[in-house]
Amino acid sequence: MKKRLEALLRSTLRHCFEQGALAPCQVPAYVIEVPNDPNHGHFATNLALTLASSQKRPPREIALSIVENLMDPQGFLETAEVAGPGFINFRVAAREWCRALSKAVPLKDAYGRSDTGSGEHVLVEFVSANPTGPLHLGHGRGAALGDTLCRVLSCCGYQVVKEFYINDAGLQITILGESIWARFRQMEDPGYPFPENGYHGAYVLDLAEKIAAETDLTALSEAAAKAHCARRGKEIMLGEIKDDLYQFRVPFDVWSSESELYRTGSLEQTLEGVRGKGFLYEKDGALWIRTSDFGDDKDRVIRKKDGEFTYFASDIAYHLQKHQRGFTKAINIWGADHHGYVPRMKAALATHEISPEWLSVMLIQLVKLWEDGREVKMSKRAGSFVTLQELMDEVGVDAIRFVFLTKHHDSPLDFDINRVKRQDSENPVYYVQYAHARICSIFRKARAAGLTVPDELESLESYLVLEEELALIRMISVFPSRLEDIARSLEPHRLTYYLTELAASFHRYFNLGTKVSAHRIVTDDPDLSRARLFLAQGIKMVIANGLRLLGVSAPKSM
RNA sequence: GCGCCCAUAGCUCAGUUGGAUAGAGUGACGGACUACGAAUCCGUAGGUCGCAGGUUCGAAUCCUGCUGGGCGCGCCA
Repeated sequence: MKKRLEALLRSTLRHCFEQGALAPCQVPAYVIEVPNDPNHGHFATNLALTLASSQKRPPREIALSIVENLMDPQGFLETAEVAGPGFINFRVAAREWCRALSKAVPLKDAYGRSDTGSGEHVLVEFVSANPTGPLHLGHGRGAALGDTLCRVLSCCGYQVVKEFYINDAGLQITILGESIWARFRQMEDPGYPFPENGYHGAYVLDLAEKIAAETDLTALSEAAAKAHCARRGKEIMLGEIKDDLYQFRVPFDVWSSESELYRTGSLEQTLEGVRGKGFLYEKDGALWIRTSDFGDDKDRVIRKKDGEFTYFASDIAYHLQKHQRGFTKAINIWGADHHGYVPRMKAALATHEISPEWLSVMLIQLVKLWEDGREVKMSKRAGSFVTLQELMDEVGVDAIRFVFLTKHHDSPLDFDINRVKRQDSENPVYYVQYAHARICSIFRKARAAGLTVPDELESLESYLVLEEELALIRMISVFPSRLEDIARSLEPHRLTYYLTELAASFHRYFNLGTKVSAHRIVTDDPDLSRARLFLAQGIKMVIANGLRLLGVSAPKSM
């Protein structure tokens, strides 16, 4: 719809220039938007305001010229009025809205798809938790955000790869092994010392029991036993992480491993590439990279005095490889506490002439958990945290995923477990799901009354005439462009707001029928009922498609 | 000390990327089912968009400075 209006305005401007109604000029950037006040019509444009300076005429006068010369031979528009300081407000003919609905509904699951991202090949890396413990709430937020973003991107025609980077090399895994070993020894000798920086969670004891049951650790040297605990502990934890994510409906395409970068030698190889460009140097017995040449505060160590590579080294290698793999864009979802790493990562990429735009880092703020009116402090090291698994058992995947996307990712999120657990209107997910279930229920009623729910229907304009009905159609029709906005802005939370608004409009519409029986969807008039059922079909379709993108179920009854 | 992020109704947060009279949810109060699902709807109340300047036709949105909060500044990951 907006695109048709845009084309109409283009030809109108051309006409104005030819007729001399406006002085020929470069058309400045202007916007066509959906006003938030319905009195301002279906669409509004600031075109005349932006033309004012180059035309050297008052904006309202320009707007009037445009309206008078409108090129609308087919009667697409019902009204076009100059308003305020020079806005032009448009109302599109009801017939056009009804046609849009007729075209949308037969698309079913495909409604919302577009090709705006065609040609783009995007790698989205998210969660990427260390396999040293179970996933917790913060990981869940990243998983919900990343997965929904990927679903929306795919829907908009982007080619997307979902990737999990496993930090399975280095010190943390060693500490995990030592922690498991210590718990194992403590079974016999309660006084056996626990490592200073060890993992204190109860799951470490479970790991110790499990590993001891499958392998006789006492037959190994202490060093070998610790190494075994580290390797097996990592495997088991990774398995649990994968299970959790599967249950959370977050299927990854690629599991990328840090230790593989070491094993295959590709880390060294990639760093040689950086060296070849002249951005590495030795100082104080360590190897440094000149990130300060590209806006970082200072240079960074990538190989320590003791010969070990830093975490940053493998991260550089990993990201350069992402680029080599041919992606046109990379998106990382990181905890906000890592924001300091963004400049250095971009600087490292810049050593290979990779634009900072190529990598988008989405920083997610912390999740604060509240239970019984108190904040539950979480610490992985201290072993006190609520796992994603526990939360899924208690609350359910639908509610968790939805709630995680009710706020901008850059805004801290308070997760009130008592509230999310409640299966009532306190919980926003049920509001949307209920609208879907309610429509399904109406369909059952309609079929029982001998009516069919049409999948295709035209000539709706003589039946769908209520302001509420046209508002619903308009809301349905913006769904594809709303998804495009989300893909462009990387802000999936807009989807929950959109769906909540759509559900609200439907509930409001439904309630008209409780006052005036003529406004019910199923009425005595079969033709009218069919048209209204068709509209309901469209609403149901958009809710179902939207919820699918959120990874939330669309129940037929509740 | 330096850097990034945030500040909007009592509370939790949106705000279409610079548009018109700033909106939802929740809490408070008052209403609507013998009729398609009341997990719903309608109404009332609630605001100096942290403060002060600046940019322009126009600012919650962009720039500067302040105040208050979160996070980060390691040869840890």
